[in-house]
Amino acid sequence: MPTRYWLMKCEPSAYSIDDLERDGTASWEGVRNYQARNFMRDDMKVGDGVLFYASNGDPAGVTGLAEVCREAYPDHFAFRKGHEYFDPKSRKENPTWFMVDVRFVERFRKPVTLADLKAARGLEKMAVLQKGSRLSVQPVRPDEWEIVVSLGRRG
DNA sequence: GCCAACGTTGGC
DNA sequence: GCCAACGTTGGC
Repeated sequence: MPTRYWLMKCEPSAYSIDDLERDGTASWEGVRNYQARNFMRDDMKVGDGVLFYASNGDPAGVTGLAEVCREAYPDHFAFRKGHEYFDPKSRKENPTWFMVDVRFVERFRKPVTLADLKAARGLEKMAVLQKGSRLSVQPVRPDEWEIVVSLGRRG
């Protein structure tokens, strides 16, 4: 199975690429969307590439790269009553929500902004650019990955 | 802060 | 199973 690529969104006020660079690794808890969960639980493998996307950023865009370093395990924050990620539907015996861990790889010198992505040839079909797309975990095609990485490493 | 687009919930 | 109401996301 060749390496797969993903885009994962996070608001920079919650967690940024700088935080990930400082911490080295991070758990990706709090995903509460079934499609996004399925990608994490069923498809993400150790070593997969991750475009770290700052949503609601200033501006929004890809700020760097990470890689999956631990495959899906139950999001235990869902069990914690009173926690912002608590979900009474999720049981320890049969968890609803899962998370992965990611490791810092690279911080882009300049973020690849949404405008950059929209302007780039070859990214027209990228999920994050589709109208109304809100998925916080999305697959990325290898050719899209190459384009975004080369944009991130430019000048 | 606004608001459009989306996902989920719940009454029927 | 339908669909209106509601809450959330995320660009601007």
